[in-house]
Amino acid sequence: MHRPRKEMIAETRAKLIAAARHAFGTTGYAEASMDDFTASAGLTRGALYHHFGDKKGLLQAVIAQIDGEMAARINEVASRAPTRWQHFVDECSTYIEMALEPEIQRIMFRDGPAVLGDPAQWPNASACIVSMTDHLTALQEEGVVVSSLDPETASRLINGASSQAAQRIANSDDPEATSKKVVTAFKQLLEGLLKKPDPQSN
Amino acid sequence: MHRPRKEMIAETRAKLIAAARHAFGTTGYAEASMDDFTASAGLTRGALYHHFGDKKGLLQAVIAQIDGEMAARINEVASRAPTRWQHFVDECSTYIEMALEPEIQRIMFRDGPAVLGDPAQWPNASACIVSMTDHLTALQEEGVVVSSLDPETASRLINGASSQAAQRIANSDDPEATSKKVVTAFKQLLEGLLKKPDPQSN
DNA sequence: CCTATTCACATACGTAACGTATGCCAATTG
DNA sequence: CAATTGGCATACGTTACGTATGTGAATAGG
Repeated sequence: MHRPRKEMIAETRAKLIAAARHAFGTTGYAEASMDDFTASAGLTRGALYHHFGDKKGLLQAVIAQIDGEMAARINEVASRAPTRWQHFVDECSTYIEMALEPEIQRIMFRDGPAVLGDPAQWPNASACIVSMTDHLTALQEEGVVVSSLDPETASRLINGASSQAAQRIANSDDPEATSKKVVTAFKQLLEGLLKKPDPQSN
Repeated sequence: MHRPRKEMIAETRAKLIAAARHAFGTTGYAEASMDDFTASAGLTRGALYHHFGDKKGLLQAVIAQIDGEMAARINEVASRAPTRWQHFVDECSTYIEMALEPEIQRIMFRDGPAVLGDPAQWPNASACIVSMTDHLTALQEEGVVVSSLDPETASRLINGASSQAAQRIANSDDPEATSKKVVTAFKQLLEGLLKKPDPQSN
């Protein structure tokens, strides 16, 4: 056992992040007591302040973790898709699906922005946006998407719409029916990005 | 003086709402101390709890007020516009412009949703959405907009995109340039809603 | 192998803010 | 003019955050 030290530290960090993630995702950031969820991890706030500085710092760490997972899932879906445009649409759909999960919705789309400000300004997060932006750029070069728009800007707008879409489905009485309506409307909006002459996909 | 009573009460409420609105809009909801901003209105938390029940209740009142103002501004712009489609686009632009104001952005798009949940579920707010939805419905009947989508759903999605658009502009180093890019991308998305001349797609 | 130092984490404390319970005074009602 | 309502302030208890300090184990150095 030459490394029990580093391992213990990593484990402590992981436990804190996991406990906080659960608390933030269910109870919500503001209502989550640091005493409570550190205790649920078998620790105290001392460890928390040592590793993350303050409550916000811990939230940042949680967000970074979730963002990494989201990016991984997006990229996995990305790998299989016939056309690049389809690929792009799939990415958006996956994004909406992920946003349906209460934990992601709460932390990434509600409490996160409220506590840390505009997600576009987050240092570590939004790997998904990067991916979407890249694909939009490629689609422009291929002449599939109109060239007049800024890829990252478009990605962010679509992102905002996705988040709304997810919330609408998640809060619906009839998620099935709502999902259909939302996805239809969403894809319709995406059509606006296509160059007119030849809308051949989807 | 048969009404000094009612007037005083209304004035107290108005003062509390105004003070809270300022505090929430600048300091932010979570960081705004009730003791502080009630004192700045020459009152105490006693009045606040009497009229609004709790901090959330006050936030709701503030939101209702802002929402009313936003709806009024939207409707005013609405009154002058050559075509209904242009009217609709103007509405969206106005929405983005309003979202540029820090107070509106902070209260309506960040703290509001974080504290009170999905804006779509707010009882009193979102008069703007109603307006946009109505116009979309009319546009569908006129055959300008594709008939396959649900108007309110579309309005919400556009709303989400608008909020992103505004944040992007507001946080930009170069608001002028960013604004151009964002509005271009935004209008491009809206194009997706239009019925296309050629009958092949959709 | 022994000592010194680092550092991960816990404990203890001060402070600020929220919500409730209570009290008071002015205005309305009869 | 007496009684009562209710608008608002005051006082209090509770909770949660952040800091300052302490401790013990693991590493580093000789």
